Amino acid sequence: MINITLPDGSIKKYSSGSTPMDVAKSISEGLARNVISAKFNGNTIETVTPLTEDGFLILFTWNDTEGKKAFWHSTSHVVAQVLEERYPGLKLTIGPAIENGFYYDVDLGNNILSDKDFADIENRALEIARGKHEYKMRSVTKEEALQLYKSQDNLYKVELIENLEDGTITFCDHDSFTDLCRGGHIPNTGFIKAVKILSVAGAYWRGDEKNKQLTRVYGISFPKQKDLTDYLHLLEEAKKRDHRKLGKELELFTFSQKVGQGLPLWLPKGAALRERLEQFLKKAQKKAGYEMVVTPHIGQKELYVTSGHYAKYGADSFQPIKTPKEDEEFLLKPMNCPHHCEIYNSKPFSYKDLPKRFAEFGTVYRYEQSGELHGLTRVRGFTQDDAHIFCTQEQLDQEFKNVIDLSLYVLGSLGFENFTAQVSVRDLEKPEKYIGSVTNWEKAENAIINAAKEKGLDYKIVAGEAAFYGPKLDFMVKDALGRNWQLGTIQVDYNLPERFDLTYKGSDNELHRPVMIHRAPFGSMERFIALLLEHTGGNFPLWLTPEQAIILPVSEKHEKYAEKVLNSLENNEIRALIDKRNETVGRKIREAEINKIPYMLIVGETEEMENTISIRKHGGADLGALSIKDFTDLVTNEINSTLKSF
RNA sequence: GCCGAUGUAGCUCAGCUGGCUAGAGCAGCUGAUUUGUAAUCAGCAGGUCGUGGGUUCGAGUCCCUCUAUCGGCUCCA
Repeated sequence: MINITLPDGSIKKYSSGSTPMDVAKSISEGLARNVISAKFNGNTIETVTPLTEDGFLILFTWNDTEGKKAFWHSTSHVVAQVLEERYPGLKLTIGPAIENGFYYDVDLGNNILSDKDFADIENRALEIARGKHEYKMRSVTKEEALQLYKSQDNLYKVELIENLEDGTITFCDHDSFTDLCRGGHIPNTGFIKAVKILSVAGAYWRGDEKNKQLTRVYGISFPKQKDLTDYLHLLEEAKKRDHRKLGKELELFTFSQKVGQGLPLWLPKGAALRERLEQFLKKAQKKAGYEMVVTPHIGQKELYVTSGHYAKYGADSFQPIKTPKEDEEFLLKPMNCPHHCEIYNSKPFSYKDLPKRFAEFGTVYRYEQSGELHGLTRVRGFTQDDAHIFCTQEQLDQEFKNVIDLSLYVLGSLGFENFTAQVSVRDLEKPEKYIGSVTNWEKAENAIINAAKEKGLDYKIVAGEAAFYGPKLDFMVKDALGRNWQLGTIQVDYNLPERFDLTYKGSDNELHRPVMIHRAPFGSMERFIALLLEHTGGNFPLWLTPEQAIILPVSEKHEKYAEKVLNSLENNEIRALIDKRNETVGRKIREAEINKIPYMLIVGETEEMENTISIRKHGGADLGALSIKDFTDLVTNEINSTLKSF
């Protein structure tokens, strides 16, 4: 007999060799019907894996993340089977579950797979699924495994197997399909009732650009057809929050093929909104002891050779600007730090002067690969809400924590709640990607981790995500489709002070090296506004939104009164306009709704007589008639409740 | 940069296997209407079908180049 501990803490006895399915059956028939995966002592296993020792067992259904992973991974096997049928000679590589669905990477040889083939693949996959084929794991020796894939000339699998220990290699079979696989499947293919192939993409083998590009097939599957319908509906809804669509509809920004790709053009409403965001941060920064500086958009090439950026990015950047003078070259600035270092160098500082905090809304230009450009989130010209803090080693911790506070204030004020904090550190296996001494890197990484800990951030450490000159603390936010974007960033840098020979006079009358913090709470104005659009669906907080109210006169007769209302609102710094068009009230309301204007103020006969305005809130709520004073109070209160001061 | 897809009026989209002067709705303009909580009515105007080349008697439709966009990969100072 073995003792099995369940998640509720209960311990039950089973005969050795019992399976998770047996355990499920002993609990309830319903659970047995729904259990699709299990974890035993921390290892993902099958529902039919015999248990031969005491341990901790968790049973998973579709409603668990782990259950979904098993479900989707199992579907990837079925899809791979279809691909193998349709493209004889194809080479299988890997097919994992991902956050929403699964993919399978295959080498199709000279064949091409496109979205026209999806329906056929889906249909055949479902046909196979209906066969209720069991997923059966079996152990093989390394020799056997290698032999199989060598005979198929599949060097990808051979490479995978060569990195595995003999004795740990397993295959998974279902129907006529066999794949190298470590496990984690649902009991049989019959659970899969809906399959959707979502897209096809190129993906480099092992994620390395130097390797061959494979064909990646993305898909998702569900235990009910309705779940798929719902999921597709969800995707449709997400598209409505796409910042590219909203930016166009709300007339915030645009792009022009003539101006160039990745170079946003800010329209009047967008520019004004951006300006309000900048003012918001400037105000907080002033309180936090920052000083504004202004630097040019270009700098001599030598500046970036000094900073080390030229060596790292020079070849892949906008190329140097020539001048009539021979041998003179300027670079469009890809970042503000070198300029700020030279500002620091413009006069000597004593330890009593530090920290110095130089801030600038600096527009920078980076030649991003064409395939990388994405709306406002990845562009070639953008404005960083940049600042560089020059401080002593002793001040570093406190300064860093202050920046965390500022970043949290910014995210909080704009309603970002579901962000994650990521500590981006070196990839220890690729030291060639980084500059600077190991000691400084360790100091910097520890400083960041300590600050994150002390500030109680829920952070995760990700290796290989550091900048080449130093580690960072990044605030990540998801867009409408669940893609992660970096917004705010705080970076510790020991390298630029070194390279620019920055110094301060210490109390010991000796010269010392300051530490530098790079930070941008928004990240960039472009990306921040993009994510804000997707999060709010274009319904910005009242203090930020382009028009706060629109006055809708019922007829021409009431325009005079409307003007009077507008005047009062403007005197109270409320952004409003009058819709004087010769249209019905219904039409005016409809368009104000579409334009996402928070308050609609209807003025007609009654209002004019009683000196009131009838308020309709965006979305339909009727707030009834209010005096102008009551309305301005309402607006002021709403703004004050969302916009706390730093 | 790489893989796959897409590009028709300001916007959203029709245009089957190539065949008469390329269509619709919304927006715009003109006129009528003076309107009470999500579209008043009528008329008018608007397109080198992303660009350049090719195939063909004939190309929005087929082929190629370039370009931009979308979904991924790689990259992200």
